[in-house]
Amino acid sequence: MATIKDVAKLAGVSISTVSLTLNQHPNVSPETRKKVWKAARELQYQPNGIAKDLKSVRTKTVGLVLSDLSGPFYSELIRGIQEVTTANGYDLVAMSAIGGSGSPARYIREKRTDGMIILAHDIDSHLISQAGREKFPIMVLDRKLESDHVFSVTVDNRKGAYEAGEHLIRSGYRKIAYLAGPNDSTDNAERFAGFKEAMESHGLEVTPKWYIQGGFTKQGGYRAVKLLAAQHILPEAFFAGNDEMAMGAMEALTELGIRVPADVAVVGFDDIELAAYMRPPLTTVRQPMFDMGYTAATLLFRLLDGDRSVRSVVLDTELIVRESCGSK
Amino acid sequence: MATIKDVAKLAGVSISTVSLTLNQHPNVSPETRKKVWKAARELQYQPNGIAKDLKSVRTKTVGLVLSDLSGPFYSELIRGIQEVTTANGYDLVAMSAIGGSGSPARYIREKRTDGMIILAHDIDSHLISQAGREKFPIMVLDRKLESDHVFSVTVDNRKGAYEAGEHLIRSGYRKIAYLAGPNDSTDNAERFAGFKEAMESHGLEVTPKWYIQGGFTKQGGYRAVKLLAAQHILPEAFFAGNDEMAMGAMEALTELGIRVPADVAVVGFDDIELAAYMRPPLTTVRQPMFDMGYTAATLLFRLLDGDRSVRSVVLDTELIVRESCGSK
DNA sequence: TTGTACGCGTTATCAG
DNA sequence: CTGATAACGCGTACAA
Repeated sequence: MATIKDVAKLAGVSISTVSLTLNQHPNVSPETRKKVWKAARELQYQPNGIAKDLKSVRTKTVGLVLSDLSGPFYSELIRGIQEVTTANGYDLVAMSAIGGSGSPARYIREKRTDGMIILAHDIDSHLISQAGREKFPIMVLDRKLESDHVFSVTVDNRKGAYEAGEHLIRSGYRKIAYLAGPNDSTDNAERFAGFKEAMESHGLEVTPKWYIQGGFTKQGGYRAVKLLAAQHILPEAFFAGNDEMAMGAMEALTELGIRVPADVAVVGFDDIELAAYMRPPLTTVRQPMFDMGYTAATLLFRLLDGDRSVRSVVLDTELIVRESCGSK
Repeated sequence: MATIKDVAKLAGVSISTVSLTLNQHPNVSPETRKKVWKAARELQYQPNGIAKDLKSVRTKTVGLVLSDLSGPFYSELIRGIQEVTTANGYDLVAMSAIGGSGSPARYIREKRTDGMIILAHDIDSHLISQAGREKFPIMVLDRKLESDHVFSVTVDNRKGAYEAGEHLIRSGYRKIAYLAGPNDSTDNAERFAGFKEAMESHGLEVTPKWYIQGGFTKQGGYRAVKLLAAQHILPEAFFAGNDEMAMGAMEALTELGIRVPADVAVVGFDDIELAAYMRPPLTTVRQPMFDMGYTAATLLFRLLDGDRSVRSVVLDTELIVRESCGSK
């Protein structure tokens, strides 16, 4: 790999002249300019980005940490973020927090980017809080967190879940099971709280036997239903903490010959793209993923600009009634 | 941000002592060791990854360039890659080639990673070829490309398209339109070639009026069908260059009151997750995305190890017959 | 066992 | 207009 030094030598000028030329600085004579370009081309010179970053402190990059890069519903989120980052002339690099979250944690600590957007519950809040600095703002999307340089963009999970729960209740269902996400997930906690609230405000009770762990995965939802079916206790409806579990649940139900929504209703949470294509189409709570991404990125840049008025944001969800809840 | 210097000062030792200690070097007295750790903790010292990379040349990171990070069918691919990278103790960072591909191109040229996996037709082959070096191997997944340090993992598009085309023909369809992807896409070219071959080997002709541009997007497929319908020329079947276009096409067809497959059959290519959930479920050609990712990453690491026996790989597709082609 | 000094590839400052 | 030279933060011979 040719360095700036090689170019300087070949062109017969000094390193600084090369740098000036290549960076479009005006104070370079046309002749030298030509010599330098020629040498650079011959050597196929490409500036070393790492060295550049080391010097300039700014990497012109924002990082995005996802708990699993291959997740289904990040598309819109990423689009929202990207819209803003490219508009600001920044790059976006994404990495996943898979496998003990070792690597992104390192990335965060080592600050290879100018800022971070995090949506990965397996990254420690403590780590995040102390990683945020004046020149390294962080936006979190999966929990509420706020310190000097860390803010959150979240969704009103509680309210969303309340609405969905109430819709189910109003439709006549009373024995409703909750398919839960991981216990360390704030999203899950809030959604459950909202659901519970809806139940209680209608004089209904949420019994522990109907709080079933599904780990936010399709498999988990599938297993949960099979487990219940094996015990011959099935609720009238399932409230899934996310769409993936709802999908798994519906699959299991179908296999068991139980019709949705005729026999059992199902609602989900997230409104992933697939939701509209399930059979029957899934009633769910829509998270404005694009808006979240857009908002998070916008705030991040304001933070980068030293704007002290930035505050955390909570966005609203929207209940999307389709067919799986039997009320349409 | 505290630097190694600050730690040295606070601990009352030299910079190198700090470095030695923190890097687990044995030759440091227990006392000094303690002093250093204490100072480091107090200052919340974190080594600057950028500086480290500059020195050590290895970044322990592989980059993944996608034409659009938010694309639908990358999940499996990423899982396959990640499996291998984490096993090798490497990080994976992904970036998209959106917006003129300026940024990833920069990333590639500037070599901020130890290697690259590219699936983005908007990145110039020429750029890729000359970026690959001894210590910077590149794997491309969306075209055939092979030079000293660049290899490809592709799928037998031609064969896959041939099979799907033949299946359609065997099912009795004769007037078949091809929904095309971008003209600069090798995938598209090969798929079309395979389709054409199937047609011709059955004495059928492919007329230009039935090669319709859909740009590999859902919207494009939708528009293509509407356009044809407006001219009152509809084929008996659509062969879509990818599933997204097939999805758009089916949507348009449905809107027009045309039944799939009763009135018009549709087949796609890729087998994205959604394919099985469309109505009717889409007959398509499955690309082994996980395997592609896994293979690409594996070869990349072999290249990184200096293995000279690495060659490009072509994987097989599989025809997935569902209902949209009317033969089930 | 510890410290000094240099290099990694750039950019920026400041003379000349 | 051009060229030394000093940083950036770290690792590491080599010397002490």
